[in-house]
Amino acid sequence: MSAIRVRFAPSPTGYLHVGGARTALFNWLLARKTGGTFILRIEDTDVERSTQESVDAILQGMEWLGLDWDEGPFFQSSNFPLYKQYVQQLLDDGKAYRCYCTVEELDAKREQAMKEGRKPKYDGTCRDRDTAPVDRPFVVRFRAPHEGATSFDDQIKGVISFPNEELDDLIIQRSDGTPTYNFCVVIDDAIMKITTVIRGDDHVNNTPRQVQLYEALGFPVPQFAHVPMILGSDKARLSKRHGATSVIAYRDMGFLPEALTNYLVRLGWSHGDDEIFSREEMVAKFDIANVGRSASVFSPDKLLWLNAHYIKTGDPQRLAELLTPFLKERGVDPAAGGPALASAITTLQERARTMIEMADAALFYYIAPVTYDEAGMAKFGQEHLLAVYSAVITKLATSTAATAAEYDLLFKEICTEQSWKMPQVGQPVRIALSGSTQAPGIGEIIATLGREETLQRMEDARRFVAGRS
RNA sequence: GUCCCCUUCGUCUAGCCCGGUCAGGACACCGCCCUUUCACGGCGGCGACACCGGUUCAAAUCCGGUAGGGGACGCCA
Repeated sequence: MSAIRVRFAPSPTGYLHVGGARTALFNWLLARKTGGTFILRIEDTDVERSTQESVDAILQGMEWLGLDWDEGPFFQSSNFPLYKQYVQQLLDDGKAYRCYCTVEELDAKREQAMKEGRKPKYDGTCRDRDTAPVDRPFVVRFRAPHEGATSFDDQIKGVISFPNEELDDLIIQRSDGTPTYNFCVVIDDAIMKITTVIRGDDHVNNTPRQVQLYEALGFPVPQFAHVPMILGSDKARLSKRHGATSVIAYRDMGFLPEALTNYLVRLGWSHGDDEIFSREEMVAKFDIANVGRSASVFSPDKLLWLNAHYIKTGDPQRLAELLTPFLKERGVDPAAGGPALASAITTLQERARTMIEMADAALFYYIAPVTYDEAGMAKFGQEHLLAVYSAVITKLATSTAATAAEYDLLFKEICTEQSWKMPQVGQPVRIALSGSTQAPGIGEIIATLGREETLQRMEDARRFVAGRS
């Protein structure tokens, strides 16, 4: 184990979204690459908004993506006594003070400052008060320095410096006695000995305050790496308006976890011209130094392409397991009869971009067609169709062919014998067997369906065509 | 408003640190080929250094400014 310790610290106020997932992935990657430790911490200091459902959803998302953690999950809510202790320490040292200003007063001041074009920061009313009113609720504020500047060397963005006069005395403890986020992160990261804080760059502005807190508390300041935002197609912050943002929603839409992680890792990070990364390659090649500084737009198209790639190259047996729930949703239980699912999948891997597409395309293997593509049929005369079906049935019944290639050969023979062109035979048969004009190769279908079922479907189709004069 | 950050094809990006490439790759799109439908695949095309100055023989690359975009400014995280 190296000394590297990183953490992913989501707040349980919703599901795991793709932005959070990417942050988690980068943290995980750094830990795995360096042999360090990846910690999962739930930031639930906002008791009002935190829910158990969200916690479950986040864990589920992490597990689906294969982002396993070494320590945790820890909950900030179980650390409240610890935070109180540090608040007291700051109070004792004179580095924090009680503030009796009310929310209403603060709001009014903020509004006023905004109107006058000033920075809406706390005016310091209670910073130097010597008399403490009794029996009045108070918050605890950090006594921030007014002079100088606070800076840190971000691993992604470089040196970032803030004039201290821009920073006000932030609240570290609410009037109900609970600690606030900016205080808790510092304590937790320090206690957990986090060496590198990788998080979204919407936290850049919080960082100088946190650095001041580390220093006031006498803790070493960790390294920071602020990852740029993920935007929607209109360059606005990614939200539900742009489509799904939940990791689990992508699973339900038929995406493979390796496709999502591959997509996410390339969003903001690159390794030369490489696009496809196995889990191992990602771990080996990941480097924070190669994370870009600018925000990036989420592209469903590229995700789809990657998903298609992983479906194409995936193990049919594993895909079968992943596909089964989608088939069951469609009323098919592949274990209850019909072709072996893995065999069916082999014929569909190049034709499906998602598990949903694959499930839809696989349906005909388990449910014989009840209707036939009319437009497709209409291209051929009734006489021709009957001739084709009869020829195929006869040929098939006496053949010993068993593989897709052998069946394909059979059709070539039929074409030669009857002086038909391949499309004149292939299309009618495809419709007979699948009901549709868009399906795998004839040989593949027959090999998957089996001779018996194929003959059955051919007879059905012949009867159907014969019956409509 | 103030502060912080960002800016290469429509999108993700390589190149930038250590100036000299026809500014490369991928997705999408278009065309051609393959073909038993649909796909897969192969080949080709379209397409970018935000802008203005400066330094230099030479700038996507170094410096300054402008514009645009994003973020933060909470008793949210």
